[in-house]
Amino acid sequence: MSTAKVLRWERRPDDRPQEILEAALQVFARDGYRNATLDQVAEAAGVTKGAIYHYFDTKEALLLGVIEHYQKLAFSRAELAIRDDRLPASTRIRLLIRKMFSDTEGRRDLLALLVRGVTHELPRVHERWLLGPARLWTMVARLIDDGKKRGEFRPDADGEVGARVLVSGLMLQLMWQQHAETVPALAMDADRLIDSSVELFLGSMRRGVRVSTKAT
Amino acid sequence: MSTAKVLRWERRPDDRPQEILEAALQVFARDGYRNATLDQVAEAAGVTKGAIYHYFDTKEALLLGVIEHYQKLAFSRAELAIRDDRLPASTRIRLLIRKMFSDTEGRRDLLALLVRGVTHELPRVHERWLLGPARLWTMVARLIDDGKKRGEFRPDADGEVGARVLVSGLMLQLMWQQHAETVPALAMDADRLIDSSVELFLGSMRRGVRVSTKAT
Amino acid sequence: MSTAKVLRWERRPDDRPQEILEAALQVFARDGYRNATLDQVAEAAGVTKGAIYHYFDTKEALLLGVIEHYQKLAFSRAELAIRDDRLPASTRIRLLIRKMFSDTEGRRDLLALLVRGVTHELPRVHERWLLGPARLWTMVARLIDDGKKRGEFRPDADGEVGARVLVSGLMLQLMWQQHAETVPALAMDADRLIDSSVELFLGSMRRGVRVSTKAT
Amino acid sequence: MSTAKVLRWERRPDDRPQEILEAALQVFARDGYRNATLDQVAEAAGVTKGAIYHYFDTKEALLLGVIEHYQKLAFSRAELAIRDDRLPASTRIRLLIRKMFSDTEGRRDLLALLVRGVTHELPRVHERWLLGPARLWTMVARLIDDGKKRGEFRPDADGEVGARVLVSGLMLQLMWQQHAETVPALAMDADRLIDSSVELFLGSMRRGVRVSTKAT
DNA sequence: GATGAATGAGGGTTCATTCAT
DNA sequence: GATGAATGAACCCTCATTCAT
Repeated sequence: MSTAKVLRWERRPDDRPQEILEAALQVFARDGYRNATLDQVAEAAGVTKGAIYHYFDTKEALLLGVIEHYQKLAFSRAELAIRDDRLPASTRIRLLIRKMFSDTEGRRDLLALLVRGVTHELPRVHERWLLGPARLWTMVARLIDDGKKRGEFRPDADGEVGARVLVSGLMLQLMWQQHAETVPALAMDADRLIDSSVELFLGSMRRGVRVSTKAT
Repeated sequence: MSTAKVLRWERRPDDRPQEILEAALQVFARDGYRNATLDQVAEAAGVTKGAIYHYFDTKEALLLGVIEHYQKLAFSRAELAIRDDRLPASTRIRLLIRKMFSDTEGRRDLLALLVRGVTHELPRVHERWLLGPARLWTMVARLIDDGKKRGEFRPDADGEVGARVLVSGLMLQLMWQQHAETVPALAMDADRLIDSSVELFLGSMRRGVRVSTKAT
Repeated sequence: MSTAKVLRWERRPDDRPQEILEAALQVFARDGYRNATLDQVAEAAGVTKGAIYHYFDTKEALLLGVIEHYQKLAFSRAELAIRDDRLPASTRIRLLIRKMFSDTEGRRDLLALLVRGVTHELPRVHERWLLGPARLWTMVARLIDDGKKRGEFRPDADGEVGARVLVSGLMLQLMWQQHAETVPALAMDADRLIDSSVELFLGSMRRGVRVSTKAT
Repeated sequence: MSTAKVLRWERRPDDRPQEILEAALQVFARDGYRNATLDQVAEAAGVTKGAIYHYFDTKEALLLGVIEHYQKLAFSRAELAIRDDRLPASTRIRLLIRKMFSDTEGRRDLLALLVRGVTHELPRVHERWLLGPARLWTMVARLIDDGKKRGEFRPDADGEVGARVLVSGLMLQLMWQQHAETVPALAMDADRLIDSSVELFLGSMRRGVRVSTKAT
């Protein structure tokens, strides 16, 4: 104080929003949006609560910022992973799913944001978030269509539904692995979960499979 | 009932806990556990807040009561649906899944309780709830094993993983249908969702399907 | 119900108020008036909460009942203890103090009722209770006057003040012995406390003691 | 202060904890800990309820803060009052007792904190508070020992018990003077109470007094 | 007389948001 | 830009009291 300047280590203010988003992601994912307090986020970001309000109008806006930032990142990587359209559709699907669920970064970005507890409190934000999963299964569904054109898959396979259930099921299963220690019935090796489900899915799309339609 | 009178002060007190559980289910499902207030539950049940405390020690105990009551109901119906073990495994799986997801009662009991927002706040309760879904996919996995013994399914099919992804995926997809109006990308006919995913699942288990194991 | 009469063991209703008073004394002394709930009192008395309201209009009235009942009892015994006015005043004081503080019954009746927490909440009741201690030190003061007339005590001794401090000091010290285990600094043998303080008090009243009046 | 302005929003924030402690002391002493609400304390301190939680984690912590703050103050003054050890022990005892009970400040600090109603609810806090009175009578007992060594007091006098009863008795009597108006039997001039009891106490310690030990 | 389910007001605690510095 | 003290609304839980049976 009296000794004039106590320099803080130079940190470009430009980094602040990024740092806050990163901190918010961690805290929201760990404690849930509703339970996380802005004080926790502030502490994790190394700033004070008030500082957050320079960059985000409300707690809700912060969450929205986190969602948009990390979904954008995740889908950049996703598009990159399936860029090569000379590969068989099944290969591209494997690459895509693994990029999103196997890869640590990808999984965090997408899963951590399954911000539970937001559904009812901030329906708009939740719906904005849902565009992420929807976009992912749409990508998968398009690859299926592509594979049908190439003769890789049965023309009558319901890729739309398959893609949805595959993506949703994997998300939930992987999220629940957090509780594997306390609920042993839940435990399942993550790689087996991902690989087996993709192969089962691809198998069900492939030619040579008869799928009965007779209701029971 | 038989006396036709349903004036509030004539309701049999024996019904109270039931009525409160029913009201709590509605309110928790609509607003989420965290956002729902006991006043809302009380109002929905036609009693005052204090009355709830005659039957449940805390808000958490009330949630636990709801979960145990409705999971018990749901699984009674489920066991009944697959009672006849002379039927082919595939048929029993269809019956089971439809009972749990197609049937209004079953779906409500299981899905409404995907009590979001509880994960971080009441991990114990959440883990208790998870036993429900786990039990369901375990039932499916056992039917797969059964089908393998009868020669209905490929011996090498990963029924364990398939059952998990099927059940989880359907839960999440059906839950998200609540947002179908505001997020059109989400919309999907519930019956198609259920029927198609079950058939794809059964198709992937059935003999004659080759599932590649080659990693990409 | 339908099976006609389920006899309760015959307990004359006349005993009820007594039993409730006894239970209330125990519970109020143990938990404090404010913290004690009527449910606790009811349980201790072996009746239901509603039953209490047959005999006492309010919780406050119950406390008042307890106070009046037990102070009456205590003073009956006290009067009896000092009935013989041929004894020296000092002897009668010893008898009185020991009756009230040494005797288990007496101590309970008086001390247990130092119902803390009532001061501010029910000033009227508290003031009613205060008549007990006041009556006790007035009895002591009268015995001092008696002793003065007989030449046992110095005529200029301030028996009024001495009696007050003796009675109040003993009450508080004995009450605090409840905390002797957790606060060792408080511990003091109850008999020594009573006997020593009475003797010191009598010593200070007795002839031959010069008490300086010079202020410092 | 120096700037003469005392507008609320200009008070130095540093004063807040002090102001809150002061307000809490007043309110707790007036209404009792249990009955006092944080809103009352907040209003008395000129802040809102939430502000209290910046400085004290719980209502209990606030009470503890009040106790520790004011007991520290009171004993600073007490130590000062008996600093001069060349004075006779009797004189130092007079000074000590008057400092603690006669002096408005001293009395408030010690007496106001006889926080009734806390005994059962917060035993730990109550026991912490009891260290205050215990420390006071220990100081008196040490002065007695000192006086015995100097030949001022009888070697066989039970100073330990005498000090306890003097301190406890004065506390209770002075506290009860609050009710002197409504319960005339209680009324007693405070100075006479203090002075007379100290002199009686000193008289009972002094040489030349025979204290009988014969039980009756 | 007795029961115990139901009431409803009240208080401690949390935390997003504001704003003087 | 940044701070953090202060605000104030909201909610869970308690419990004396009532009253239909």
